[in-house]
Amino acid sequence: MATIYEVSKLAGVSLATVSRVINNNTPVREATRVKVLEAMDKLGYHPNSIAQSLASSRSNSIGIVVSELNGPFFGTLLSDIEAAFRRAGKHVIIAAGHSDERLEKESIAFLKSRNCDALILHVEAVSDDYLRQLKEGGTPFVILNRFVESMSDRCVTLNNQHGGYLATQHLLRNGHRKIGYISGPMWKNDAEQRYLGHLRALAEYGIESKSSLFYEGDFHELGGVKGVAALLHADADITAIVCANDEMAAGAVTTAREQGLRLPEDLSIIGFDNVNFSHYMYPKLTTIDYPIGGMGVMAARWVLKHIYQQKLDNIQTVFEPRVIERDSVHSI
Amino acid sequence: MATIYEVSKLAGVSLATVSRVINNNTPVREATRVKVLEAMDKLGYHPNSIAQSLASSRSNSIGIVVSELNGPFFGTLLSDIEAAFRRAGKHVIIAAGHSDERLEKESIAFLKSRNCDALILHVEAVSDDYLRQLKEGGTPFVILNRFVESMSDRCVTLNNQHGGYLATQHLLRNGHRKIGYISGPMWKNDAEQRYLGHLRALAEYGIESKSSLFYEGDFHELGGVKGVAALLHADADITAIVCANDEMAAGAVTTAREQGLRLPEDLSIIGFDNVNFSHYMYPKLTTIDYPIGGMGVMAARWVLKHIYQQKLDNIQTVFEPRVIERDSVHSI
DNA sequence: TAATATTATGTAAGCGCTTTCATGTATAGC
DNA sequence: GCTATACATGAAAGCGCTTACATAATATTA
Repeated sequence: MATIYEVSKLAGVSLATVSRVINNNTPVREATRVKVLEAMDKLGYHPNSIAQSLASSRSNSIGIVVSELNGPFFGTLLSDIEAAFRRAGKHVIIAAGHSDERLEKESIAFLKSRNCDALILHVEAVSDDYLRQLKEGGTPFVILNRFVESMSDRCVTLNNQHGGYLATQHLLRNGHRKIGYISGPMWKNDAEQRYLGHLRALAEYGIESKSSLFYEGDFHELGGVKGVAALLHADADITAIVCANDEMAAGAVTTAREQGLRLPEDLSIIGFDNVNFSHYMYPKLTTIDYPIGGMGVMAARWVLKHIYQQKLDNIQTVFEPRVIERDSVHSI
Repeated sequence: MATIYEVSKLAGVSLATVSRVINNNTPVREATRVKVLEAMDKLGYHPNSIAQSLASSRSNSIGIVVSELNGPFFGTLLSDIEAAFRRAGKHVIIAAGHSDERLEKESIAFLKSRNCDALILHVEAVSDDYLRQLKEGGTPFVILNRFVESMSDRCVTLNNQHGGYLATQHLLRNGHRKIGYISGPMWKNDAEQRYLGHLRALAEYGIESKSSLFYEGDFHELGGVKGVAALLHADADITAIVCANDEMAAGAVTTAREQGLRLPEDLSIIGFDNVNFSHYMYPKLTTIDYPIGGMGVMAARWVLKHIYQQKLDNIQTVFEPRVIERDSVHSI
């Protein structure tokens, strides 16, 4: 691998001049630039990014922590973030936190030790205090899908409560009054917010919530499976169920059918997230759209703007969900 | 951030000794080691991985090129690869090739410029010749899901042909004789192999293949949608269809149902890949299991063994598919 | 044309480590 | 007690760049 030194010798200029044409940050006479470019070309020279990083104390890498790498939700997120940074010549290093406090902290430590210029965090288990402390730590970061007091400018969030509200409202508008709710783990902020939205919609229609209509799931298929069983067992008159995410909705749909119910005639189901498989389901799932890709891109833009000094406007931090009507909600 | 120099001063030893206890590769007297460890602890010292890389010309990063970052198939792959390397203290840099020759080459160049110690490539569009040339280029790599003559030891592949064979055999054994085939793009090696397996199974049963029973799709949902329409239009007597991947099977299922067919009574469908949403479908999809996660881990092990000198045995390069029986195939 | 202001280029000191080679020190052998 | 051997440590030269700062070349002004 040719080094900058060989290029400078071949071009008959100094190291510094070559560095200048590489970085294009200091004026260089056109004739000189051409000489250097030709020399680089002739030697097949590519700058060593490690050496650049060491000298400039900037790694051009951004660390991302997500709960899982697989799964449709994070796939979309990562894909869009990667594309955004790639265009800017940066690269992402990805780590999985598995919604576990220790693993999330480990991931963050790992990425910091990799000298990431910034982090994008989708973390669920670490405390707000930990994040506030992290803020003092030198490596800047953005938070996805979580609002932390005192750092609102770096939180890119979905209005989860409004999403929960919309889901239940949609059912209500379709005539349902006996509505079951399968929640995510209530210690997760988004699960709580969605449920709050549900309650608000109920209240608007003057319906009181009953504990027999609530089931706390796990945001995974199994939660939906168990949730439907529990809900139906507790109250056979339920005509609709809102699932706090699509994965649980998938489990719910399967189980409801196995119990002999026709969908959506006997039971309407609405999901949340609008992941890519939700329209492979039968009936195609009516759900709440979570613009996760767009939010990832926005987090990337925040980094590009604040860390890499790109002049970007319109950093949006709060996103709004909306109903995606498909076939799993029946009007009565 | 404390440097190795400050640690050495505090511990009263030289730089070199600190480096030795960090890397644990040269004997250091126990008393000295303890002193150093204590100093590191007191200063909250973490080695600067960039500087380590520059000095050792080893970045401890592995580049991965996949077609897409989203999608269930690559999600599983990436997740398992990341976990395997993370355990070894390495990190992965991920790039998307989008099954496009230019983008695949760009991705590889990008990762090489990032000084990756090795690459794991799931590339479809670049030629075998390009890969053979790449082999001379200095950065070692493993190839996933593709067999290239003259570098078989670094190819981790699925026996795709046998998979195609198994799919069709399963249908045949269930009494089907009029079987449609929705293929992936035939320029892709795996698509071709799967189809060859299909033909072989047919031949074994003395059934000749007809072009009206073949449709070349795109490995995406739309391919399945169009494929079913085309196949049913050309020959209404078809009782079963094999789809060369699950995504197309999802499209096929939806479309077949929209055309008024009962599944699986009127039409059996078998997929390929066993992606995570295949059992969310209705009927739950019978398919061929592609152990993509295990193959990714094996690729990682190859790298760990050959590049990082870990002593690992049992590097398996060819994986075997198997039938996953669910509900989408009907016996006649 | 000389004096001054601009702009382009070169010099050299790091960035924080690894690693070779040389040196020092403890242990064994006689 | 003296030499030979093994083992532990230190000194210093890079790894391939960036970036103050110094200097040389060119343009501007009177």
